[in-house]
Amino acid sequence: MADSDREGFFQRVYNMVKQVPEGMVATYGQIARLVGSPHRARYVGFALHVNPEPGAIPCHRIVFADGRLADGFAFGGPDVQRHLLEEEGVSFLPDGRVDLKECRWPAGTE
DNA sequence: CAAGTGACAATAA
DNA sequence: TTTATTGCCACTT
Repeated sequence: MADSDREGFFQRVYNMVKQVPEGMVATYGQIARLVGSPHRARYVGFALHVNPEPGAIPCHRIVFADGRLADGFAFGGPDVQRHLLEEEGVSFLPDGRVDLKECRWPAGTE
């Protein structure tokens, strides 16, 4: 496994996203920060865009820093993504945003 | 080798 | 408050 993270920044992002439990969401910036650099947020999303392991990589659990869903992609529409998150138990605000204050995965200590 | 690109984030107006 | 612009850094061509 140590060899796996040598594949690149992408593999590292995938590894993080896979660790996100159901019913929780992580932000691009948060993932970027966890992998070691807070400024690679753009590339975090790009990693999911490649999505080499569909099903194993819950892209729908990754949202904007505001809790907003991806506006231009969202594998079918933010509408679908919201549905998937609700299915997992993620809370949503009336604004259409994820309840980051409750469902944010890197909950403080991590 | 150099330039371009990209599911964002933060700051300015 | 929302919209526009800039910066960021790995990866592609």
